[in-house]
Amino acid sequence: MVTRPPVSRTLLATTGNNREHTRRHNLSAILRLLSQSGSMPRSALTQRTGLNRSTISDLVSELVGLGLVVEAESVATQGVGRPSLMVSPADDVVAFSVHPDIDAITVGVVTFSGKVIHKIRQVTQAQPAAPTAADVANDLITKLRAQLPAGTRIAGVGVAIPGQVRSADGVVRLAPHLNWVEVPFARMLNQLSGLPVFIDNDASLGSIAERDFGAGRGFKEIVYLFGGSGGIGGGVIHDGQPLRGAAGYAGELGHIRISDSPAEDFSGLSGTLESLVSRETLLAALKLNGVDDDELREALTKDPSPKVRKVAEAQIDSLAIAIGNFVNIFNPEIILLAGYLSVLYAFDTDRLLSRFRWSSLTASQDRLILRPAELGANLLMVGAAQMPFDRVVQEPATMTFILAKPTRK
Amino acid sequence: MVTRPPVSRTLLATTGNNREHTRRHNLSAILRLLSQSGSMPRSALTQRTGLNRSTISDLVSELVGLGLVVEAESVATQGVGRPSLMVSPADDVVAFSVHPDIDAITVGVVTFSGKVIHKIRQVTQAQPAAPTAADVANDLITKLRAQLPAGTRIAGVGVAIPGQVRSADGVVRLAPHLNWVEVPFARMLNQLSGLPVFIDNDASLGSIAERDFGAGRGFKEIVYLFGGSGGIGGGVIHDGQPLRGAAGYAGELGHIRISDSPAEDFSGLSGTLESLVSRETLLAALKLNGVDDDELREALTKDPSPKVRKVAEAQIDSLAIAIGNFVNIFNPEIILLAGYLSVLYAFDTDRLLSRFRWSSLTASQDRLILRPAELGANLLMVGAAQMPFDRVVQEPATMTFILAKPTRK
DNA sequence: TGATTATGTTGCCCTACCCAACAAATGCTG
DNA sequence: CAGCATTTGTTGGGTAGGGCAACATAATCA
Repeated sequence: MVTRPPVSRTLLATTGNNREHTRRHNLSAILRLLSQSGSMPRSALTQRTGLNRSTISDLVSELVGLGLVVEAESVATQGVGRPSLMVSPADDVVAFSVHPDIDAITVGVVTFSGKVIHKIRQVTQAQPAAPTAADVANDLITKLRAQLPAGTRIAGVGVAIPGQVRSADGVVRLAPHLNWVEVPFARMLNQLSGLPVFIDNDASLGSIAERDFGAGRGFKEIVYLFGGSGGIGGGVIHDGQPLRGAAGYAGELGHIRISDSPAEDFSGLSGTLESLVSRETLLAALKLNGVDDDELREALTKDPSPKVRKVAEAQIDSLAIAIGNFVNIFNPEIILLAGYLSVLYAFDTDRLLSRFRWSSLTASQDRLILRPAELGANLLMVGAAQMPFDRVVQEPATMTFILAKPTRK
Repeated sequence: MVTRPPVSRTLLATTGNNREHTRRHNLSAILRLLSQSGSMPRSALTQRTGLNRSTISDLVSELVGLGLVVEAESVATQGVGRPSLMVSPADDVVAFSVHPDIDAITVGVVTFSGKVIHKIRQVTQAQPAAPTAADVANDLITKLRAQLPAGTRIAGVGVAIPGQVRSADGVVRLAPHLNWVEVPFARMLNQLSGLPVFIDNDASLGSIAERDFGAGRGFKEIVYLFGGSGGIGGGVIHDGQPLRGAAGYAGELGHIRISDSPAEDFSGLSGTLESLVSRETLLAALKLNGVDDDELREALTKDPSPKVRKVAEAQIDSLAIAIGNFVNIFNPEIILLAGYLSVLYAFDTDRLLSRFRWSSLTASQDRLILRPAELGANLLMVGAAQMPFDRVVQEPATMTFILAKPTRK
């Protein structure tokens, strides 16, 4: 089964609700709260959902019956009154995350509560062909699957792609970094693994991970910008939900044109944010190679020759213009800069802030927060796993899992 | 009472649903269908909502009891079987629309079914101060109110502002065109009229009107661009809902920076879409003054001297870049060009299309529709009225109306 | 140790939707 | 034109699921 990322949670406003909708909605609400918070006492569920104590009791016991959550007595008591029962997501429900990059494929195992419990990174030849990548990914999944305890249930596989993904069928339309064009990667990996495969753009998944587990917690209007060696990607959260657009390509924030400059980006567009703010250019100015973002940050603060400083400042100025545009367009509560962009942010925060203030409307800057993203290496693992888990959350009663190991009779 | 535009219809996904939610949701679903389609047979309601015949019967009779809809026997029969009863929105529920412009204030009366039944345009001095504008608007409302038949119920007043409006309290943060800064217009007009007042940006309301009654019908991902004498405004519909952002300022699409050009727009930002695509500039090149868009379109096609053509083409090229950016950002199904921008579109559609294709990612262009908006003079009247009507739709059972004329005892 | 407080549990109620059977109103066909 | 098929409105009963109130339980506090 090849499955697309879950559609918008909001039922069409013109569709009717019935009792079953209500029940499913309430079960989902509880699971959503739990998967984001790790675990909560029942009393908190009562407060957050606004439902009656007895209703929560009923709903939770249904979820316990489904094996999706576990109840335990509270350890730490927090006040007078009978202590509330602690409800936690089941830790034997997991998803695999896959991230194909330019010269390596990473596969991880993520629990329903958002913890990465295993991770393997397998180096490949540069720009592996899609079938090769699918093979490698499947091998890694098989290997990790063998290590899981019997009884572990698998929700599915989530794949983060550095490129554009059509959400309807999981086809990678274009991933310039990987040199993939029109690759039905979800179907390929599904046929190999036999697991449901979900797939989406890496930056979109990053924004979701930051919303649920990182610097975006509690915000409903988020603009997320990620700079990597493959360019600049973006993810937008609006009203708490990812902005997908008609076919899933929304959020290509790196490809917006902000200048008349003829410099071109990976996709052949000129004057774009991605063409003006480039990790490679800065590395070249620094005469560095193969460093990670931490090393780059250090190199930059240690030895900012006038020439290097000029390059970095020009990039900061371009970034500021783009951020100004996004503020005018989205009026977000918070803007998160990840990867290479957080290096630029740290290098001269004041310059970035002041330049940005010149290029957006003042009203939209009210209470705007601009800060680096929080999640590091496991960002994409967590983000990609949210796709299969989202299906669990949305249809807890009818969801079927695949066992990590076949049951014996 | 001063009221903000309705918040997102999607209940927080972590809030519980109960019976009352379900009922309200279903009543809303029916009203929403009716207010968009004018009227529908009961059988269509059954199909569209997915609810049972008997449930629809029950819901409709509750709405009839509330005086929000009317049932009548179908006139035209459309096939075998017992003819279905026609359900229509009540025509004695109305809202006032107010549109303050640079030298005139327009007030209209709009029925729940979306028809503009009265409209007055009162010329004022240029850039009237806000209290003056509120006075004039209130006078016009009083005049129109006197003409309404007794028993007419008023849902409220919707105001369309050419500027940024804070949705939390209806304060106009900045309307450069009117020279208003930090004006609590909703409160002012509420105190004068005694009616609930809703207020929002004009282009956002335009996008909503086009979605419900114009070229955007049936689409869920819409980018709307409006060019007027006061610059360029934008409205974005995502997943069927307007993009508001943190405080309501989202969608300032005219102020995005796409060029290094030093030309400035009304808000003092340089190189923005609005600074490069300007009705005034083209009028100056044509040596025209005080013409409307139709006359401008005609003048342009009739006599395109090389000089004029060059100006228009430069503007088209800039517009194409901006559209490319919006396609990359939003991946919309449809882009609607309204006002002056539809003149540019008509002038050289091919140029606009081909230039635009160079400046966005190919995947995002799949099945993209670019076309002029449909609604003309009544656009803002209809759009603004949707704000008070939205409240009716959202809480049909508890909504209270104000009678056009006080009842005698 | 008893009072207070907060939470879990249980049985009952009520509402809103579904369903099935029937009635009504139309078109089609012989 | 009568009878049949088809679709829709109507009615009465069924049911699921959330609310409620009373009671039980387990903690803090005086």
